[in-house]
Parts: sequence; C-alpha cells; structure tokens
Amino acid sequence: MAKRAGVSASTASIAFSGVGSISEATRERILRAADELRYFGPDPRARSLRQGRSGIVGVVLEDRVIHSFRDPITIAVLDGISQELGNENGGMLLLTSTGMGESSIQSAVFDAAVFLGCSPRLTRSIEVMRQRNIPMVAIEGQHFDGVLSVALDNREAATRLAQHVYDLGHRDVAVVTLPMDAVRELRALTEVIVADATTAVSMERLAGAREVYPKLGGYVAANSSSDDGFAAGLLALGGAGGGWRRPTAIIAQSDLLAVGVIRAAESLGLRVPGDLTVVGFDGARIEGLSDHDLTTMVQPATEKGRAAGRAVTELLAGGHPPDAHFTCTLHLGTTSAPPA
Amino acid sequence: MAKRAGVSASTASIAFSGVGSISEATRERILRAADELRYFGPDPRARSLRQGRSGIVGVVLEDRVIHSFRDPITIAVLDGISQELGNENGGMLLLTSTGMGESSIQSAVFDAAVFLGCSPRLTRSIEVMRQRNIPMVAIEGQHFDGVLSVALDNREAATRLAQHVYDLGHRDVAVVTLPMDAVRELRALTEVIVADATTAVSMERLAGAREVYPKLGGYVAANSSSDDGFAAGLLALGGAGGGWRRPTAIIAQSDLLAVGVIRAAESLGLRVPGDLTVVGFDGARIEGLSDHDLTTMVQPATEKGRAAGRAVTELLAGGHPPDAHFTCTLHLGTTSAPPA
DNA sequence: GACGGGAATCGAATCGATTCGATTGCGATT
DNA sequence: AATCGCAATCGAATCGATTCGATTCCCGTC
Repeated sequence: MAKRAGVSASTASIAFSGVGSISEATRERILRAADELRYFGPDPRARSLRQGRSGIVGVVLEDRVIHSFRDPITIAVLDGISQELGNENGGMLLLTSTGMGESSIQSAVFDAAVFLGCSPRLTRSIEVMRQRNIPMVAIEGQHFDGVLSVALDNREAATRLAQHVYDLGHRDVAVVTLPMDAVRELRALTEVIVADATTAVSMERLAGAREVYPKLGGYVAANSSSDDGFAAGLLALGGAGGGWRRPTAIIAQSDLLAVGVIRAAESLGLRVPGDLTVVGFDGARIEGLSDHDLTTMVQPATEKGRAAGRAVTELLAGGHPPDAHFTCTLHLGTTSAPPA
Repeated sequence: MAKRAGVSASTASIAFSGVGSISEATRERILRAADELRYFGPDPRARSLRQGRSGIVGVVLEDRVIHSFRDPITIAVLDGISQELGNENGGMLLLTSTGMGESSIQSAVFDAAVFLGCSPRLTRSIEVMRQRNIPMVAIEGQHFDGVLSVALDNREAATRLAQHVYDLGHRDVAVVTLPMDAVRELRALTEVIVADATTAVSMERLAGAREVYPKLGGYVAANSSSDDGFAAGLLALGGAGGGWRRPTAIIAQSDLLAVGVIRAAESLGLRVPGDLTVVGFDGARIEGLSDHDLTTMVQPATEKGRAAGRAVTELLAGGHPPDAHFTCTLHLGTTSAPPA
C-alpha cells in the first residue's frame, strides 16, 4: 500500500475521495507523500469492485464498428448519448452483439447498457444483466421486460410516407429494406424472410408501408449504405421481362439506401423524380446528393440518444424514468412527384 | 457465494474458466447448480481486479465524439483497431482528452490505451499510465517515452503535394489548416499560432508545405469538416482589396476541408480547377463531390488502426513491437491544374 | 504391500481499494 | 472535575473472484 507512506491506511482513501472528515494538515501530508511515491490515486479496478461502479456505460451495436459508424443516424445517437453522459463520468464502451461478441457483453465491466437496436440475439445477455442489476435502455427494437425503451413511431411514419407516395398517384411501387436479420446480403424480399425477421425497425417500417401497399415487394439490402442501395436499386429497376412493370416509385428504408437507389436510377438513364419517385427515411443530411432534396421522414436521432443518456443517468441514480417515444416528420423534397 | 451451491469453493472457478483439472462430473454438477441459482459466471469487476486484466482497450479521442465520428479517417482508424482486437476480448472504451475529461482517463478501467493524436495535454495521463504499467500506443502526434508510435509521413507527404502544386505553376497559394490547438474557431494563420501549436499533424503538414512555399499563409479552420472548410474558403478567396491577389491554389489539410473550399469557390463563381486549384489530404472517399475527383495525398487509415491494434495485442502479451511508419501516396485527381 | 505419481479438490492468501464501527483526543458545557 | 459532543484517525470486514500450495485419493508398479 503506497499509502502507508504518510502514516495511515484508510485515511488516505478519505484524502483522495474527499468523502469524510480529515484535517487539512494530514490531507496535505498524504497527498505530498503520494506524489513522492508516484502514487496517482486509487486503482480503478479495485475501486470499481468495492463501489460496484465503474463509470462506464456499455453501448451495444448491432453491426461491425465500421458499418455502424458509416450510418449517420447511429453517429447522431452516439453523440446524443455522450452529450448527456458528459466526459467526467467515464466513457462509452463499444460492444457488438454479433455472433460470439455476446461473451464480451457478459464479461465486460460496465454499470449500464444502451442497446442500439434490440434483437432476440440479446436475450441471454439481457437476462444476465438483469440478474446483475445493470440498468438497460434500448433505442428501438424489440421490447424486453426490464429494458427501458426509447422508441420511434416507425410504423406510423412509414405509413404516412407511403400514403404520400400513394397520394401522388403511384401504384407500381417497390421497397428496398434494411437488413431483416443477421444475414447480410442482397436478396429479394420474400414472405419467409418477413416471417423470420429479427430486426424490429425494418419490420415496423415495412408493416407501415404495407398498410398502404398491402402486397409491397422489393429487395432486402445487405446493409444501410449508399452502395448497397445502388445494388438493390439496380435489381428493382432492371427487372426481368414478361408481365413485369418497372415501378414508378421506390420506398427506401433509409436515406443512405435512397441515395444509392437514386444513383442506380440515374445510371439506368431514369430521371428523379420525372421517371422515378424515391423516398427515404431518417432525415440524415447526406452530402453528395447535391442535386436532390430527398423526400424523407425526419427522425430526431440526436434526441433519441439524449433521451437514452438521461435515462441511464436516472436509472443509475435509482430513479424510474418512463419510456420515451419520438415521432418523425415528413420532409417533402424534390425526389417525389406524380408518375409520368 | 452462489458457487457453494454445488459443493466446493474455488473449484467453481476452474469449472467456469476451464483452467486447471477437474472431473467432468463435478464440472457438470457445478454448471447445473449455477444455472438453477441464476449465476451467470464471474463478476467482471472482481475478475478484473484479481487478474489485473479487464479486456478493455481505451481509445482516447482528441475531440468531442460527434466531431471525431464525422471524420472518415478517424472512423477508418477505429475500424482498423477493432478489426485487430476482435470482438471476443472485450471492447473499445471511448474517452476524450478534452478539458476535464482527463480525470476519466485516469480513473477508468482499461488494460491498454490508444491515442488518436497525442498532444501535451496528455502529459499527466501518460505519466499515470506509465506508472501503472498500462501499454500505450499513439497514432500520430507528439512522441512520448514509453508510448509506442504509429506514424505517418505527414511532413514529406505535404511537401510532395505542395511540390505538385508548385510544378503546375502556382505561385499565389493559401493554406487552410486543421485546428492547431485547443481553440476551435476560424482564424487567420499567424506565426504566434504556429509557435504555440500543439497539434502535431497540423504542424507537420504545414511545415511540409512550407518547404516549398516558405511564407505560406492562410486560415486555421475550426474543425475538420466541410462546413468549416467552406467558411475558411470564403475568407481565403474573398479577401480584402489593396495589393491582395486572390490565390490560384489552395492547399487544404484534409479532404473534408478541401470539399468545403471547393464549395466556397463555386459559390463565388470560381471554377475548379479552371480558376482555382484545390488539393486535400487523407484520401477519404467523400460522397457528395460527385463532379470532382480530388487531388490529395492518400493515407492508409485503416492500416494505421490495424497496426495500432496489433501493437496493443503484442504489448499486452508482453512483447516489444517496433514503432510503425506509414507513407502516403499522391492521388492526381481533377481538381488541380495549371493557373489560368 | 509399500511407494511414487498424477488428478481432483479444498483452504487460505491475495488483488487494492472503500466503508463502517470503534477509539482517541480535545474543547466546551454545566 | 466529570461529562458530552464532535472531529480526526484507525482496524477490520468486505467487495467477488483467482491462484497457489497442500491434501486426499486412487491406481499402477516393483
């Protein structure tokens, strides 16, 4: 114990933490001695064991880091969380829920967890954390008992957006969805996939759109990126012959996908919105779409993160914050118009 | 101790960790008992105290989370780090070195640290970590004893890039630099700022350019973003009257800044590269620059992250990996041309 | 049949703090 | 002068595992 240096044992703890009464004299003596012995305050590991607090908040991503970080919504959410947590407390521990990553969720040191998306894959981890009394907050995704939820009106918003497309007069419409499960590859959207889907956001947005277009079909993108949107767009627009009719509108489940779809359309010589209406979802201001102003549902991403951060803070303080709900607003851009 | 359930005490540890010999019978008995008692393996905090390992790698950012995440280079580096660390081990703990954040660097639980940029602000934290025997790796930035360095040939690369501009015939050139210190606002570049600069990357790139243009002046951007580049570009191009001559080329210290400068130029009615040559730095493929192919120095960002990740792994295993050096390659795009 | 070797198990020490109750000492109160 | 109260300090218990050395037990060998 580097602390004996001065004189005492447990008094040093008081000198460093400032909790408890201590004379100014000993305090200084202890700090000076610590300085000479190059002791820089308590060991974080021991401290966290004794106190049961580490100051770390775990953030569980659904994707590989690189994919998550390329998504402007995820970044905005992370920023919102960190805004509310502040730097002082500790930090955000990035974890992923992919495959074996689960083990690290169960063996890592943190006080509270925020899930960015919440799928059945997490069932066991959630049980573990519940048993350990670790507060949990899920931003979107499936509901679990004991997990505070920060939600978005994905379904209703998707309906409103589809209704807008419908009102413009479109009847041949296709959808490009976000990944529906752990499989990350471009596929035609089948009812089997829908039935087995585990990604709540994609399902909700699809269900919302199908309120307006009950038989809505299309493609499942490999990821939420402009390139994956491009690939899906090519398929959706370049379809086979026969009785097939090229859709006059495409509903993309994210702005990144929408941007890719627009690129695909233009590469096929189609004009947006003249020959094709494209709508997105998210309201992420994506650079590189200079010529267009995307019609999309704008979601309050940073606010979601902030709400999650606040909830974590309250939960750690022993409070019982309520679930949070956010709503999207329709942004009418220049990428939607009546069919030719 | 939930473990007594079965029978023993320390044997349970063996049952869970798999280290040591144990009969298949007791092992199963213990695991079954644990399951019934809803015991899900050892407490991470206690485990990390005893073992002196938590599996967490601290990543120290220089900026607020939101700024760091908007920078494609930072993201690529983070991805590289996480690729090498793998999910299994634990996770990346995001910390910031801004202001008071230091305290959290010193009190957070982690086994090794990676600095994304390394400024004098970190001096004390580095001393603390050195004393605690925590391996450190710095990606660019100032050199510190005991901190393994992953470096880029910023200076030489900047010289090569400036030489390219010079060879094209440009003599009236301005620079738009990255932030030079903790001050985050747009300012004219003065020698006072240069003398007091703490951000190694900016200084190196400036010094490199000044090998070719000794008196190179310009503006210091508030951050590395397209918007900040736009603001700086407007100032650099819209300058006062008198003996002032509009530069025929602008050297931006990052691609994001360069994109902003191009936007500024076009908003002033200037053509790139007809009326103005713009070069960047980084080689980040930035969407939204569809019409241009930026001339820039391409750096191996993901590779830097990977190297840092590998170094961390080796250091934690007790090895002594060498410093790493990376070099940039000039990409000749369509934004540089001889002056009119 | 005694002994050596190895596997399975247990007890106790340890990791480095925090915390709570107990003790000491000193000045004020009556 | 005895008592009370309060501030400062200390000892010991605790947080929940891992680890090391010791002990037991069983089997094969000479």
